[in-house]
Amino acid sequence: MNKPTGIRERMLQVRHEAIIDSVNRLLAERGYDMMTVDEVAADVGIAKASLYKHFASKEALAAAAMQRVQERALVQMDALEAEADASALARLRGIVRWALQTQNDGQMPSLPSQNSALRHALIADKGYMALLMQVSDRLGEWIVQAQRDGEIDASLPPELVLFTLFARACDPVLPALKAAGHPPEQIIDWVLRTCFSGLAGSAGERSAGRKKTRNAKE
Amino acid sequence: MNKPTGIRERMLQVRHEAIIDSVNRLLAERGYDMMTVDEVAADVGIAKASLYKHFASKEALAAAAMQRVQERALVQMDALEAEADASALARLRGIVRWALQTQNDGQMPSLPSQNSALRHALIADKGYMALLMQVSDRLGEWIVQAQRDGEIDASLPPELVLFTLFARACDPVLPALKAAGHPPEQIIDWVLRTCFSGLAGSAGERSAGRKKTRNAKE
DNA sequence: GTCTATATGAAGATAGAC
DNA sequence: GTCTATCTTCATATAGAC
Repeated sequence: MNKPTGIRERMLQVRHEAIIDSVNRLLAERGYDMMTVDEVAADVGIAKASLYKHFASKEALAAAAMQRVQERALVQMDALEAEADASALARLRGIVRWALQTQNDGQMPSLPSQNSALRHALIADKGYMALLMQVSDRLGEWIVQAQRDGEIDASLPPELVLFTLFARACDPVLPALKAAGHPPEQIIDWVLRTCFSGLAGSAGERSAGRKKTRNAKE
Repeated sequence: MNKPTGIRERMLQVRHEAIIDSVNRLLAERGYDMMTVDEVAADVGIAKASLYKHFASKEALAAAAMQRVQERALVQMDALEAEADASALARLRGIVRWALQTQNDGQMPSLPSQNSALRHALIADKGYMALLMQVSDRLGEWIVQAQRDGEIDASLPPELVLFTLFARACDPVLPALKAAGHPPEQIIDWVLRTCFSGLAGSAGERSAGRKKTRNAKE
């Protein structure tokens, strides 16, 4: 992927990275629809026309940033797998924690929902989809392993678990509680806890799947 | 709020409702940014200029729809409180279930995140904010009660629980799993279950808050 | 209050010189 | 590849007749 080339192309690569940095941050900060190409150009410090020499469209710009997020997730997953004693559940918690910390740093663009204009562009992007599949497959393996170990509820379809983790990666609860004045590390712990253990207390947790909960208080 | 007036003003009210219906559906379907006033006009079946006689701006249009969602939530909460044997937890589950069903029917506009242009308009809207407070306060009471009953983890700040429930009301997991072919009712049950009981299985649930989970497997 | 037609502005994208 | 200046499209909003 990186051919060790001359100094000229090296500088181009650096600028490329600088552009993606800006896009990534603006994407997290403003969202795809609100972000304008003028903003990106201003943030990078070059003219808009120059930007279009590097990327063909606003969509391509965003796709490149989203792609790099996936790449970084993969790097993070490598690191988590390198930890010898980590259970599958611990790895899943680890990657969600990383995502939340990234979001807290203002560098996690929220995944495009059904409506966003970005979505269609992304599913048409081969490179992005390939990376997304890679991330999904590896997470899927962790999930199935965690279910075999009894660490994740085995009656839940892995698909549900996967999408739930994706959703937690850009959880709106984090910015909401930040605005309310809570310290980020504390919030991240809370979100992780509710993600894996739920909101229920001691009385409610074993009866949550049933209609009648009157006998919950022992 | 409704003065029982003549037939002429009655027809206006009906049209008003028809407009909000369209806006509400389009808001759920396309999101605020993607929704255009032209679409709304076409959907209602009147000219765009006529629309602007009813509502001063696109923002006002959306605010009215969001306001009605809150009103309907309050009605739903009345119904849930009317059920004599419902515990606080059952009520919370009930309102989230209602929200998910509403989303499934394509009538739940996703709450505006940090970035959306709609957000600033809404926090400036007295009527919307008053309703939001009313909903939040009543949910807050349910949450505190559920915590007293041991049905919701009492060590979690009620604020966190509240925001978590708001987030679940427009959970992206529902449309994602629908696209994957699962039946909506099944998905809603899963989402409710993971919301209150978490993803963890028997081995993981008691150790989720701790660093070391090696002794989780009995 | 409803319409057709138009004003206004913002944002994605490009032309063409250097 | 970078720039300034411009084109084009489209969406919000309004004029003005009926």
